[in-house]
Amino acid sequence: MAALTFSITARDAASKARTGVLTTAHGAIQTPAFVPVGTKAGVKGVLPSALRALGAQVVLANTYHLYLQPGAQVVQDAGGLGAFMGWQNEDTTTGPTITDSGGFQVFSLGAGFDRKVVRVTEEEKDTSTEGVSMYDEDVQSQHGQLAIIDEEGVSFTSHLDGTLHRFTPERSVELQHQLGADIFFAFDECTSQTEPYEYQKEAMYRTHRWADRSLKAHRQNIDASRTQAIYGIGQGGQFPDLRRESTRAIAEMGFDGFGLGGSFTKTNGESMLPLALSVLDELPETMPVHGLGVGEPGDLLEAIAAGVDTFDCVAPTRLGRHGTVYTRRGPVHLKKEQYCNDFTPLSIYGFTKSIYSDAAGSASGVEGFTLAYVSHLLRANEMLGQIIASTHNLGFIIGLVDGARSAIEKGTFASYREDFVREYYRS
RNA sequence: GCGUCGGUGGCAGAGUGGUCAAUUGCAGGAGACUGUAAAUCUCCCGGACAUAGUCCUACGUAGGUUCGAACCCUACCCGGCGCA
Repeated sequence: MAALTFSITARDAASKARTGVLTTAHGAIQTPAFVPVGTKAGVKGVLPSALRALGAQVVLANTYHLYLQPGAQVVQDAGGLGAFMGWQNEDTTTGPTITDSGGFQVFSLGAGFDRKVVRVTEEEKDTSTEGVSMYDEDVQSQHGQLAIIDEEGVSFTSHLDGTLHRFTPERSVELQHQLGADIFFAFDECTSQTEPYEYQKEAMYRTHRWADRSLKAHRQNIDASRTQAIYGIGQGGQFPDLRRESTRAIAEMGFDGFGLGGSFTKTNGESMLPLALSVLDELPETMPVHGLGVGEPGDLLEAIAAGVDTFDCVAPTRLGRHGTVYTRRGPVHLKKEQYCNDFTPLSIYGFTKSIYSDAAGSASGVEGFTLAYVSHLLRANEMLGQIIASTHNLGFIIGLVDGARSAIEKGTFASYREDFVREYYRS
């Protein structure tokens, strides 16, 4: 039996949205599904039991972080990522997990800014030429780290202790085998949307070569291939021809699924998500698609309409920790003065009904708190405030995606999306 | 009562003749956050015009010295500590 099967169970008439079942070695995932991010094998501020209660079916962790701490061996010795973090299905068997390859860190560790970094002395600065970037002083003072990319892989210094490390596609796959997630990603280079065409092209081809090497490394491990599935990641940045070429190239390699790569954060108000979605017709229809880092509510619905099946994003927990909660009427920053005395229940703010079910709300323990109370906790720096906000946000996003799934099944996806977007982005 | 140290913006606490409307932290206000180096980051935070800039009032109170004082001198008020 294949490590992963995907069967489409319903299709939307007016869009490419579909529902399906992803069957992994640790259980089934009803799609579309939102995947909470627990980078270091822990979703920040939210217990697995609460995630489960909110309807989460699978969680995602990161290879780079777990490799540095506590080490992939520890996770393997624990019985794999799901067992290590106590992530369980309803029947208490270990649940499905995903790992990211560490490719995003190539971008976030500073490579996106300092691709061609060289250290230069004061005198050399004057004679340096274009194409050789200065070491970015802001990045240096903030992080003191850098990553350098070459054809074989990426060298980087640990953000924990400054030690030098190296990832190659083969190494990333090996580590992900040790981590043991049901689905993992090929090692890629995530680029910034601001990169020029030539660089995007160069990085894209390198990512394709790395994808090929990742896939080969995986197939060479027979045991792992039987239980773990690998997704290839398409890149191409903000350029239509590259994006299309990348999607096609990855599609032809024979991966178990496709990861929509890149950084979809808005740059100058522009997101390249629509473009990335527009070329998904290059994929076999039955190939499951994962939206990496797609989590903005409108983006989720847009991606679902384009046929994307799973998503992960740090936004719900990060925003929650930072004091912002999702509501049907848009995000609300609870630390604002105006919420100090607002005793509306958080879960139904501005509405008579929560986006997540009463059962999910009460089982996760997040229902019933007022804006004023959570606002106070956040202001007082009580961790419970962050816990409640993070849990609520995850419930909101999972509920939004679950709602889309039901709507697709019922044939009401178009109005579901329209209604939500109208309210959420009303201003 | 005597001695001594100290009184600075909401709080804590720098500054000790001009470069001070006054470093910094906290608190407060606003904003950001999309495969988590993020319980983080950015901006504002005496007043008035409300950006820049300009002006005004400010470093316990009242005087004084000086071209110029949060900073030096005198008195007073208040607080900590020590001795009675």
